[in-house]
Amino acid sequence: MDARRTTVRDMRRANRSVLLTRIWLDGPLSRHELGQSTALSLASVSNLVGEMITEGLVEEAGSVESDGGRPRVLLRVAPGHGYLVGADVGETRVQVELFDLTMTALAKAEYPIAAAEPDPGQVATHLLHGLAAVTEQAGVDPAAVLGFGVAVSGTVERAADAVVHAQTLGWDAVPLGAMLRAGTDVPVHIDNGAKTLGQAEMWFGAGRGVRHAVVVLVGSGVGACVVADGVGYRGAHSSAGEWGHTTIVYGGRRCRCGNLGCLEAYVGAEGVLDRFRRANRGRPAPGGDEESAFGELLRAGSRTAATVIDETVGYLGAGLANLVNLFNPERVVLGGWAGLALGERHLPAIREATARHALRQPYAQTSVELCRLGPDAVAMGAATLPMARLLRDGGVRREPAARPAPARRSPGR
Amino acid sequence: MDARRTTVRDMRRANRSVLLTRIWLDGPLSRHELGQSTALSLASVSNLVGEMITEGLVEEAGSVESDGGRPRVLLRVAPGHGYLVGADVGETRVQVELFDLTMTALAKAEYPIAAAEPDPGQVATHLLHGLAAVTEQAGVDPAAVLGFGVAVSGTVERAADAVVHAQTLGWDAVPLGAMLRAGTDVPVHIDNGAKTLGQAEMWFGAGRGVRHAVVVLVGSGVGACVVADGVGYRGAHSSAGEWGHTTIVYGGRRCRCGNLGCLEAYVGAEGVLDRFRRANRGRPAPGGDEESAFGELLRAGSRTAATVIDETVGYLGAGLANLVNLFNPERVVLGGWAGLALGERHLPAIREATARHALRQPYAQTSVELCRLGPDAVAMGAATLPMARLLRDGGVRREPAARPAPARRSPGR
DNA sequence: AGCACTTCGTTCAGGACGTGAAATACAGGA
DNA sequence: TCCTGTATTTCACGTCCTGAACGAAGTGCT
Repeated sequence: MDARRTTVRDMRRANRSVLLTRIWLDGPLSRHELGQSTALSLASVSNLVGEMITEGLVEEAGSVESDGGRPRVLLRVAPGHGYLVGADVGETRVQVELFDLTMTALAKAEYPIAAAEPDPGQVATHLLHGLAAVTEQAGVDPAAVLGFGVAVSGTVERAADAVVHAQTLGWDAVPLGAMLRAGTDVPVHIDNGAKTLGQAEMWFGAGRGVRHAVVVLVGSGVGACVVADGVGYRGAHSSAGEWGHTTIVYGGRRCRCGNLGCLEAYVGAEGVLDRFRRANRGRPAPGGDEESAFGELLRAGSRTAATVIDETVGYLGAGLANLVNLFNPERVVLGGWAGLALGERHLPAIREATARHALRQPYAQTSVELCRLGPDAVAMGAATLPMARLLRDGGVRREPAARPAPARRSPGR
Repeated sequence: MDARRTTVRDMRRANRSVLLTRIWLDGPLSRHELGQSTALSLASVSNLVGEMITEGLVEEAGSVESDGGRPRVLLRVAPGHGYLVGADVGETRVQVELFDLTMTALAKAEYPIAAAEPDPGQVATHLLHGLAAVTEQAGVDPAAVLGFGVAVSGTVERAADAVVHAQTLGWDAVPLGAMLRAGTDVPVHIDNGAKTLGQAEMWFGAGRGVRHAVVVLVGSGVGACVVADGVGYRGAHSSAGEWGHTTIVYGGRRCRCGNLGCLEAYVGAEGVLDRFRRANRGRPAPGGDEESAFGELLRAGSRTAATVIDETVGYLGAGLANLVNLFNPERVVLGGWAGLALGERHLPAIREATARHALRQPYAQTSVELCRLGPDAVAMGAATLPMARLLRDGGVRREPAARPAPARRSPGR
C-alpha cells in the first residue's frame, strides 16, 4: 500500500537481506540449504553469496561431507567484518558495550549518573566517550563500527530524528539523535529500552522462532514491547505499548501518572510495596531499596504478604489477558526485575490468572514464559538496532549521499 | 524478514500495485502525476499503464489542459472491468451486495435467518444463492466477478482456509471457506465483520488518509478493528482486537463471557441497559427491543438515566484510552449502533473522558471521531476484501495452477 | 495558414538481475 | 585411472526499469 516504486536494486537488496538474515540467524549453512529455504535459484545464491564474500561480510566456515559427493561448504557471517555498539541509558548509569557480529561482547564501559534528572548534554557526552572507549578497549577500528544503538527509557519519535520524551529522566523533546550525530560519524539508532530488550528477547531469548509476541517488563514501572510479524509495533508516533497506564480498576488506586486504576499502580514494584504497607499498617515493612524490599516481600511468610502477592498475581493475570485478547500473540514473555522475581515463584499462578481473564481461544493459542535474558541485556538489545538494519539492507552500505555522476559514454557510437 | 525471494516479476507486480492503488484511491490522475508520486520513471508509468489499459483494467477518462502544451490524459480504474460481491452474515439475516470497481452498489439480496444458531450449511446456501442472485439481477457475467467477500461475526482463521469460530452463532470451527469454495469458482474471502467494517471506514469513512487507526464498534457487543500502517492487525491467529473482553473493572460486573469486569459489561448496550434497570429498581424501564430501549434511555431526562449515561461515557473513555496507550493510533473511530447513538449526543464528553484516562502525549497525537458509514456498510466492507487483493496484486490475475510449459526454443542458435 | 514553443507520451538501446541448463569442481570407490 | 554422486559456477536468456531521443498534441503569435 506504500506508494513507492520497486526497482531492480530493491530486488537485489531484498534477496541479499533474505540470505544474510538466514545465515545470521540459523548458523552456518551451505549454499544448497540457502537455496532450499529461500526459494532462490542456486545460481543466484552463489552469485549473491559470492558478492558478500568478496565484501568480507560472509565467510566460508569449513565444509561438511555429503554422502559421497563434493562436500558442501558452510557459510557464516564474518564476525569481525564489523562491530556493533549498544548503550543503555538507565536512571543511575550509562552503560556502553561493544559486540562483534555474532553478538559476542568484547568491551564494556560504564558511567554513573548522579542527578535524578540528568542533563541531556552530559548523557550525550557519556555516550560518545563510551563509544570511543569501547572501540579503543577492544582494539577495533572506529570505522568498522557499523552502528551505535542507544536505549533510553522514554518514548522515541523515530520520524523526528529520534527526539526523546522521558518522563522518568525529566526529558521533554530532547533531540538526542541530533546531539549524538554531531559527535560521531557512526550511524546512530535510538529506541525505547523496553523495545530493545524485547527485540533481544525475540532473537536470543524466550521469543526465538516466534513471529507474534508481547514482551512485558515489570519493574518499578511497567511497560510492554509488542512484536507483530517479527517487527516491533510502534504505532503512529512510536509510543505504542504503554501497557502500564492502561486502566484495569476503573476508579481505583491513584497512579504516579495521575490517573486512577492504572495497571502500574497494582503490579509495578512501587505499587505492590505500597499496597503491602497499607495492608500491613502498624507492623514493620521491608526496608532498603525497592528491589531488595520487593524480594523480601516475596520471601515473607506472613498472611498479609501472601494476600498482597496473590492479588498482584491476579491483577497481572488480568493485564496479561488484556494483551492476549487485544494482540492475539503466540507468546507472552514476562520480564523486568520484578516480573522475573514474581514469575520465578508464581508462574503457574500467573498463567492461571491469565487464563481466567482471557478469552478461551486466544489464550489457548499462546503461552506465557519468562524472559531468558537478564535486565543487563538492554545494551545488547540496543546493539540489535544496527544489526537489524544491517540485516534489513542485506549489508548494503548506505550510499554516502549524492553518488558521483556516472561516467557518461559519448552519445552515438 | 520474511524468508522469501524477490524476482523481477514481483517487482513488476509491486509497481503495478502501486500505480493501480494510487489511481483507484485518488481518482483520475494523469501519467505525469503518477510518475511524480510513485517515483517511477514516466517510461515505466506509460509501459505499466498501457498494459493495464490493454487488459481493460484501467481506462482513459478525458483530458485536462496543461498550460499551452499537449493536454494530459486522465486515467481511472474501469468500473466495469470486474465486479465485487460482499456479504454480511448477521444474526438475523444474510445480506449480499454486488459492487462495481468504484464500489457503487448495483444489486442486493437478503435472506432472513430464523434460528438463533443457524445451520452453517444453510448459511452457505444463502450465500451462494445470493451470489448468483445479485450477478443475475445486475446482468453481470459471473466470470467478471473478481471475488466474493464474506463478513461474519466471529473470528476467522486465515491460515486454516477461513475456519470460522463464532460464539454468537454457535459455530465452532466451521470450515465456511471450504464450503463456499465447493459451490463457486469465484475467489472467496472471509473475515470478521468488525474488521471489514473497519476497512471500509478506513477507505471511505472517518479513517481516510490515516495509516494507524482503531475502529471501535459498540453495539450489543463490543469489538475493535486495529489498523496498523494501513493494514488490519490480525495477530497470530486472526483474533486480535477483542477489546470488549478486556478487564476494565477488576472484579466488577459479570460479563456474558463469564469473566468479571469486562468492558463489554459496562459499555455494551446490553450491559448499559442492565445497569440502568438495576439503578432504576422498581420504576418502569424502557421496553421494546434493545436498540429502541437504548435510544429511549439516551433521550430520557431522568437523573438515573443521566447518571448511567455519564458512567458509560466514563467507562468508554477509559477503554478508548487503553487503546490509545497501547496502539498509539492517529485516529480513533467510534461506531456500531450504540456507539454512534451515544457519540452523536456525547462525543465531547467521550473525548474528555478519554483524555482523562490516556497518557497526555499519545492522546495529543490522536483524534476521536465518529464512524461515517452506517452499520449497513458491513457488506461493502466485505467487498473490500477482494478489492484489497486486486490492488495488492496490481490486478494480475492469479495463475490458474500449473502454467503450461513454455514453448522451448531449439537449443543452439 | 504557418511556425515556434510547450508539454505529453512512447520508443529504444542499455544495464541490472534471477533462472535453467550445461559445465566444472570435488570426493569416495571400482 | 575412471566412474558416480553432489555441490557450485558459468553462460545465454528473458524480464524489467531507465534516461534520452523522438513523435504527438495543443497554444499563441505572425
